[in-house]
Amino acid sequence: MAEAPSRPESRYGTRPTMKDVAARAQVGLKTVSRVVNGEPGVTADTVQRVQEAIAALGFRRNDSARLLRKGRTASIGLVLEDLADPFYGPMSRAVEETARAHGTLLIHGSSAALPERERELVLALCARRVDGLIVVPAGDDHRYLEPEMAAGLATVFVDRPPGRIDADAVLTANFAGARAGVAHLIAHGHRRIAFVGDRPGIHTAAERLRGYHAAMAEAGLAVDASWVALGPTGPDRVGPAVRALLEGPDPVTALFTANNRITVTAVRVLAGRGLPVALVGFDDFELADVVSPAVTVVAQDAAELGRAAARLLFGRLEGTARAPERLELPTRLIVRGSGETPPS
Amino acid sequence: MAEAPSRPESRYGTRPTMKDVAARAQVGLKTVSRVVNGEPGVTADTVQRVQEAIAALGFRRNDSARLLRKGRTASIGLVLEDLADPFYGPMSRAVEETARAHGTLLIHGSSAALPERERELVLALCARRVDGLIVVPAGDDHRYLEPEMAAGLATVFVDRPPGRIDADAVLTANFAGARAGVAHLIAHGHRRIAFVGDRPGIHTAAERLRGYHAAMAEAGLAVDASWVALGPTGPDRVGPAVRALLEGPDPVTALFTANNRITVTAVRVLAGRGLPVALVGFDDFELADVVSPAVTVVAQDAAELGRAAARLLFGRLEGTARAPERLELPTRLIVRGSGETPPS
DNA sequence: CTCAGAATTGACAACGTTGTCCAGGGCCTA
DNA sequence: TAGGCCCTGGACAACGTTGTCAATTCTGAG
Repeated sequence: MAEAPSRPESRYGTRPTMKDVAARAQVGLKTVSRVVNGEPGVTADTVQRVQEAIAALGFRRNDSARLLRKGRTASIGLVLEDLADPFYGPMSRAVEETARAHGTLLIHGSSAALPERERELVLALCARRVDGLIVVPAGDDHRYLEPEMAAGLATVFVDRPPGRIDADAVLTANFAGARAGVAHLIAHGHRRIAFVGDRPGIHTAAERLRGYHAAMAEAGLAVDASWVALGPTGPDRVGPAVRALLEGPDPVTALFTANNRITVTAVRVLAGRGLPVALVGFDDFELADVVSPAVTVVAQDAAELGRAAARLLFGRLEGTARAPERLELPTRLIVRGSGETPPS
Repeated sequence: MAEAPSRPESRYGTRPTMKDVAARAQVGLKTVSRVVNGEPGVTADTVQRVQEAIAALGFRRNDSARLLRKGRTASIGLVLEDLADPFYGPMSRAVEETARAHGTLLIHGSSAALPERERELVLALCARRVDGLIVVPAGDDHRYLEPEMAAGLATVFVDRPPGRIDADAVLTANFAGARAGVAHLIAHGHRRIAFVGDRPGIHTAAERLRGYHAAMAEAGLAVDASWVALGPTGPDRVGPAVRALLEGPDPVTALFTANNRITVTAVRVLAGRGLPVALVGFDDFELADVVSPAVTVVAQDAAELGRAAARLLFGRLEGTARAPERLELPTRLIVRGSGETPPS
């Protein structure tokens, strides 16, 4: 009876291993390892023999095995809501850039804003033993990460704070930014200002709404409940909501739209109407300067959000333990025209 | 002398292993493995003991080790130019979605359009033994992948064909799309039509240019060399180039812009001028319908590009060997106004 | 020519998991 | 009660690499 070696069916045919190289070069396994890693203590002659064998066999070191032995994976995980959202592009890019500088690969996952999927993805990444994790939270309870972090997993939350655990976080000054944006509208004479925002369960949405209320209160303006429209950010909801705000018996004269998707839908609706309505949006977006009127926005720096998070993460990976840190990045009001339209 | 075990400094503290769980549950190592993987042949009693130990220690299976043993990594690599480019967002998203459906993680890398970096990234992914690879090529010589593919690495190229090797590819009908776009301008009475494009070394750019020439030739129109402006797609180059086309003694009456970045810059330039100039752009972009006039575009479906590539990749991973395939996805002319402006 | 010391090399275990296979115990049947 | 079978559980090797350490060879000085 022939013996049946326990080689499981492999994805990648049969790739040569160091053992194969060693056999071919008539050399010990460890010597091959030394050559591959450029370690000293191998004669030029041996190096050449090994390198010839490597070339002949088309050997490439298996980093998965290597990193298992080394006890780290040289990879970090990034979990966000949706890669297709233009807000996350520059953020991912910045994280990736920093990772690259640290010789680290980036594993990517989109939660589609579903807490369950966020959890699933994060735990899958933990199982892979990523060295660190950057998360844009979808859920509001991250206690499931406690054992992982206790075991040494570095984690940084971005854009929204972690829920029910203490951890590093990099946030935008949502409250202050929204307040400034609304105050800008007030300064240009508006009194009846609507707030079109995301579901209030989302931290950023709640903070921006708080900023709106603060600005109104500071100006001594009462807020009519009908001026605040919260809900999903798809055009299906936002389009009708904006139209309703403008078509009532006593319409608002200005809109504060609380994120880029909402702003873009509002711009579409406004473009289809004659009357000029003032508009300030949270988040900058491409072509904000080209539509007419150009859109005044409270801009946040998505790339800097990613860079800061990555910096924090690698700091934690390289340094010693320290207390969780919370960074808040300022926003920038970009005046372009739509926010300076006087009330009609 | 105390013995010094060869435990390398680990990234993640000391996480419990199956061995630890086995010790605590007073059970063999393999039994723990069976419980963790839900394999049959373990009494309910033993299962419970093991599960208690798992919970008590906060054990989580190390998938890196698992996959090393299994001979696959359940991950695929995606290398593209720049995650921050809005064109790649939907594409990545589609790839990720498909990967998710196959229980596979996505490792991401941006080449920044540098062939050297593409190679570096791709080879790093090969060293990790990703099961498959989706590449938007930056370079034009991919022979370095030959040994990898011979060893069984599934590879699919997207958006641009591979260079000097034979492999799966999913492309857009660049030639046909550009020809249709330019023909559209010709049908609306234009004779002096400029082409503003990317560096001609890039396959998509060359194909679109070829489409432009074909449409002009089919209409019996001669092309003045000064109408063709090729180069980097940054605003620094494109802005002046567009202005030059419109300000000569004998200016063009229409522009065909060969990708989204160029189109957006052109829109900016045109927005700053009185004269209406016809414009058709390759690639759709957000707010193309809102700027004025709304921009007529030759749209390609980035998400479908990603989906098709992922489908091809997983087909290859699951199926038997087959000859490399080349898919070409059609474009769609979206008429919005800017392309129907008559010549002035 | 001999021997110390340095340089080179390789055998072996370990990283954390899974596949193979065998041992032991319980149960049923004859 | 003996024999056979099934069920459960565990020992061991293997995945492909690196760390440790001992064995071997080489060098040069005395």
